[in-house]
Amino acid sequence: MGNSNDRRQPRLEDVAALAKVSHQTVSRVINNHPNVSTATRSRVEAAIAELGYRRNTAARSLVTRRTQTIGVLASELGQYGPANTLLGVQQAAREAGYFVSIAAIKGAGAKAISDAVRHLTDQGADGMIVIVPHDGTLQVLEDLNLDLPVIVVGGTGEGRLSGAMVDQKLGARLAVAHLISLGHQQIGHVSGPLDWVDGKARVDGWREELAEAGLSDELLVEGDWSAGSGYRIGQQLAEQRSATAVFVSNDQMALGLLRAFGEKGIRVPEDVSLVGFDDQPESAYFMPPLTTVRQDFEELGKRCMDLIRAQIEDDATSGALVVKPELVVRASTAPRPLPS
Amino acid sequence: MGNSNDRRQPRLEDVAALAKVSHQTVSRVINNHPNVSTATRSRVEAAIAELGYRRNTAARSLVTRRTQTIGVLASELGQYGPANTLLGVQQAAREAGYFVSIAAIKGAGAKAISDAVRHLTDQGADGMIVIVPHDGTLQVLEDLNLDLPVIVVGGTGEGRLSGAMVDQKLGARLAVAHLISLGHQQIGHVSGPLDWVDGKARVDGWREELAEAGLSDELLVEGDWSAGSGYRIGQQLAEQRSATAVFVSNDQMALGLLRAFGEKGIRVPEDVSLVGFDDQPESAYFMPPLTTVRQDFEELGKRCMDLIRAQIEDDATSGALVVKPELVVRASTAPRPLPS
DNA sequence: TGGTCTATCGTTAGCGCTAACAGGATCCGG
DNA sequence: CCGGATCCTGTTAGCGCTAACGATAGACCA
Repeated sequence: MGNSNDRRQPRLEDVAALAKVSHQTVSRVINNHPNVSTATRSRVEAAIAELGYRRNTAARSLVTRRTQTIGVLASELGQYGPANTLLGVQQAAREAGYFVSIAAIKGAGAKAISDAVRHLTDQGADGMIVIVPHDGTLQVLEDLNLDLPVIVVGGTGEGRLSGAMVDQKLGARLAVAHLISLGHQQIGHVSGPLDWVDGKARVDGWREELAEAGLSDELLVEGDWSAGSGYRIGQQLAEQRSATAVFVSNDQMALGLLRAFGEKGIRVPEDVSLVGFDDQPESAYFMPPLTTVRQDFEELGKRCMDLIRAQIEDDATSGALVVKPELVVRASTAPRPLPS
Repeated sequence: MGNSNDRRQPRLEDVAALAKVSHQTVSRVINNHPNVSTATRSRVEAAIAELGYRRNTAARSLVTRRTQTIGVLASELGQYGPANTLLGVQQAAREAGYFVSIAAIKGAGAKAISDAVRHLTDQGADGMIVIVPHDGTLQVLEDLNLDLPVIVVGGTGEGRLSGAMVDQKLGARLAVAHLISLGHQQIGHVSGPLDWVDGKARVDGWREELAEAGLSDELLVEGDWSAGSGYRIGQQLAEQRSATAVFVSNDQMALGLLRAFGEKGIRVPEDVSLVGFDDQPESAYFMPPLTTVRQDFEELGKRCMDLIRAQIEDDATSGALVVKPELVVRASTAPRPLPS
C-alpha cells in the first residue's frame, strides 16, 4: 500500500529539494526561527506535509545535546498514588514536547537506585523526576551528585533536592480536625512507615492538630501501607478499645482496619470513626464508605513536570509547588459515642 | 569534588587516546566484537573505567537506526492491571538493555491513539507495546499501518497484531467451575464492557462452562469495571434475588456488589457466593475476603517484552504467549444455600 | 550616489558514533 | 622461503541535524 521509496524516512535534504531551498532553511522553519519569509515558509511547510517529514530525534539530540526526555524514577508503580502521578507527569510532558522514559525499582536499595539512575542518564535524559517517597532515596540521590535537574515528588525542599508536593501535614490536620469537631478525644493514628516522607509528615500533622486541641498523641501504631498491616493493627486496636477514632495514613490500611473491626464486632462509625488518606476510587465503596483525604496525584505530577521544565529551560517562572489536599466526608465518621 | 575538565562527557576519542588505540578499537571493545586481543581489550576497559566513559546514545542511534527504546502505549495506567503490566515490561526491558518510553491516553478515541503513536514514533521507538485493551484500539492501530513491531497486550492473535495474554477464558471457567462444584445452579455474571477484549473473553468462558454443565446463561449484566457500576448492579441483583452465585469480571466491581449486598441484608457467602477477577492486593481484605482469579500482570509484561524483542532482533525464539491464571479461593464463596 | 544596515538564504563544519574497507603482522602449507 | 589465509588494528566516510558564519539583495540615510 504505502508507496515507500528507497530511502525509509525523508530527511531535511529531501524536503529542501522539493521546496527548492537549502536544508538549513527547512531547519529554520521547523524551529520557528524568525528570519524566514512568509512565502518560503509556506512553501517549505507544504513540502513537509507532502513528504510526511518528521525530524530525526537522534540527529537533533546529537547536536543540541538535548534529548527532550524526562526520566522518571519510580517505585511502587503498581500503587494508586505513584501510578497517577506518573500519569500527570506524562500528560504535561507530552504537551510540552517531552518524552517520558521510566525506570522502576523494587525496594529502595542504594544499588537499585543508582542502577536505575544510570539507566536514565545513559539515555541522556535532560532531567529526572523521582517518585520514590522513601527517605533513604533522597540521601542516595544526593550522594550520586548528578549534574542534571532532579525533582523529587514530595520533596521536602530541604537539601539540594526540591520538588512539588501535596501538603501532607495539612491533609492530616484536616482529618484530625474533622474528628475533633465530631467530639472525639481519643484519636489514634495508624501511620505509614516512618522513614517515608509522607508517612512522617502525616504523623506530624496528626500530632500538631491534637496538641492544639490539648489532646493526647499516644495512640500511634506504625504500618507498612498495606491492607494486611492495617488488618493486623486493627486486630490489636480492637482488643485495646482505647480510641474512639482512628486516622489511618492511607485507604488500603483503612480497609484492613475495617475488616478487622468488622470481625471483632466493632461497628464503624457507631463505635469507632475512621478516616483514611488518598481517596482511591474504591474507597467510596468500602463498608462503610470511607471518609478520607483526597490528593490530586495527577496535578502533582503536572506541577513536577512544570518545575523540571523550568529548570531545564532556565525559565524562572514556576507555579505553586504545594498542592492542597481536600477532606472527603463519607460514612465512616460519626459523632463520638456517648460513654456507656 | 568531581574534577570535571573542559569537555563534559568523555568520548570514544578520549578513551582511545588514554588507551593508545584508535577510537574504532574502543568501539569494538564496547560492542564485544571478537577480533580484539586480550591485552588491548583490558587496556581499553581500564581506560573506560578510569574516565567513566558512557556511550552516547544519540550518536549511536543516528548511525545504527536503532534507539533501543520500546514505546508503551497505555490507557488506564492508574489501574492495578495496566500499571503492573508496565512494571513487568520495564523490568524485562531494562535487563535487555532497552529503554521504555510511555505515552498514556485517556479514553480510546482514534485521535488520542494516533497522537500517542506519533509521539512514540517521533522518538524513534524500535517497537511498541500496547496496553489498551479496548477493541476499537486494535482497529485504529491496524489502520495506522505502522512499519515497526507492535505487540498488543491481551491481543487475540487475530489480524496482524499479535501479543501475549493471560488466558481470560480459562480464568472465567475456573471461577465458574468452582461455583458449580459448590452446587450452584443459578450463576450470574457481571461483565466488563463488552467491547473490551478481556471483558468479552470472560463472558465467553462463563458461557462455555455453564453450557457444559447444562446451566442457564441468562443472568448477564454489563458493568464498566468501576466499583460504582458494581454497586449499582449489585442493587439491582439484590432486588431480583435470582442468582445464588455471581461471577464478577473484576475485583473492583465485586467490591461494589459486596457493599450493595451488605446494604440490602444479603449475606456473602451465606446467601450469595461471589467470585472476582484480578486478585488485587486489597481483595484479601474485603468483607468477606474475596475468592478471585489471579492474573500475573508482571509476567504478562515480561512476555510481551520478550516477544517484541524477538521481533526487533529477528530472533525466532520466543516463550509461551499465554499466561495461565489461577483461582484463589477465599471466603466469599460457599456451598449453595438450601432452598428454603 | 555610495555606504551601511537588515532581512533572508546558503555553505561549511562537526556533534559522537559505527560500517566498510585498508593495511600490517603472524602463521601455515607447500 | 613464498603465497595466501587469519587475526588484529587503523583510516575514512557518513548517519541527519543545528550552529556559525558568509553571501546576497533590497532598504534606508547621509
